[in-house]
Amino acid sequence: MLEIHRIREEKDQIIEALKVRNLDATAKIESILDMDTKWRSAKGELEAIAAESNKIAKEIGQLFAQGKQSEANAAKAKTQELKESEKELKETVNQLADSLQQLLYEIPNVPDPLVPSGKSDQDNEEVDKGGVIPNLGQHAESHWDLAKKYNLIDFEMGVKVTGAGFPFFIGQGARLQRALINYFLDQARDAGYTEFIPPFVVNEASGYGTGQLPDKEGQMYHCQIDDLYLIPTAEVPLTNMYRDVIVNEEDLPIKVTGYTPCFRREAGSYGKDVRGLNRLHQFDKVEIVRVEHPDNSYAALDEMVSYVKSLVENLGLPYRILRLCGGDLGFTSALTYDFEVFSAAQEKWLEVSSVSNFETFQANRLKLRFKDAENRKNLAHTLNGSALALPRIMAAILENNQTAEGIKVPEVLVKYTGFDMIR
RNA sequence: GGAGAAAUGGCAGAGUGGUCGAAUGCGGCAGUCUUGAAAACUGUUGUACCGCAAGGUACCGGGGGUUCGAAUCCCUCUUUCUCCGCCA
Repeated sequence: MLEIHRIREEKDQIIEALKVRNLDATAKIESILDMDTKWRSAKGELEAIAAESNKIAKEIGQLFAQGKQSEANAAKAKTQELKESEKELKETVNQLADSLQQLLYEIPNVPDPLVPSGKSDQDNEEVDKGGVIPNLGQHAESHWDLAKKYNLIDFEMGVKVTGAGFPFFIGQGARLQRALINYFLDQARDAGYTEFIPPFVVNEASGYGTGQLPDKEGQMYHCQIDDLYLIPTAEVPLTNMYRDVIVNEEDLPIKVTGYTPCFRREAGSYGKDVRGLNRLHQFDKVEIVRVEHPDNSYAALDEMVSYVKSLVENLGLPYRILRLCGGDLGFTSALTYDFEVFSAAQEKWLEVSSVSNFETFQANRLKLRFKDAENRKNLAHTLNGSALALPRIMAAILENNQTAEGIKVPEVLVKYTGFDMIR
């Protein structure tokens, strides 16, 4: 959520910057400012009336104390009218505040100047790439065929027990998955991130805090009886730890990591993109989250990008790094880098990580602030990144590393799997 | 799940209808004293919003209500503790 002060002061720049998202926010911004003006003036009136009736109430108290009953009762009658208009005005003020809040929720984050314009993922800007795409020859098998051949993943069993998009991992498949989790967590720890195992369900306030609500209502699984949401990413619980928190400046940066399963309804996704491991309703991910000083957040973003790069390089996967264009940029993000790995049998690039700087957009909703040297409270910056999302990594490993003898396990994982070849 | 108790400022802890944004203690900050430190003493010390300012408003777990007036009374929700039941 953008800060209302900022909208007041930088209206034109914000409207201009939002055009990179192919969004003309002029009307919305205007009505926000209009609503804001009305709200402030109504609130001013309300407070004047409240001040008046507070004053009278105090006087009545004194009159009673002095035993002047009749005068006190006369004063009481005087407040009737005030009470009426106070009630009415309060209603108006609350309504204006609600509408203002609703409108503010609808404005996405202002893109960083680096964000290229563009309509879709076609227009994302490749900023880096590495690794070697293997030449598999004509007998290359897709990961879903390999998963069946080596009995690593059972998609049909998942359909039977739960539904499409909830596979079972089996034997060496399950162990490879667990190895990846442990490898990613150990790497994150070595990079200075503190490990957490957070709750896998969150309340509504947390959904609002990181911006999944109200924007992505319907993409999360919702347990209605308890009004709790299954997390779509560890970002939600990890970042919401800092909701309503004021940290000391010297405690920054805060660097945390956590492994969680992630649950996504993926309403509206059909077709070939959902084949095999490409898109699941439940998947595993290790996430890294940072709370940063505003002066430092872009350096932190770069650091996170090079950290994630080291992971895909260590796994020996061909990758490319994309700077998301305005059309593809997430609602809450100011600047996002996506990582894709090449899955050589499908001959497709698969997104495995998304690293973003949210600047104060989340912090404003979270009321996450830091206290500076002058004891002033300022909104902090939040960032997060996948490091990494597992299923597509597994897909790429299975496909790219297939040989006539079996599937080669990446060297860095061998000490975690306990085997170097899937046969 | 059942019965009971509780939730107050950074912490502890008073406050059961009026001058309470809230006693007191601890902690924090500033000063006096001291070669320095400690101790002692003095002062100061919540947050948010509106306003150029003066000032005003709101906040005693959340929401609603009664009242001229609520930390205090009523309703409701949440959380914590104690006991009982159930359970990995």
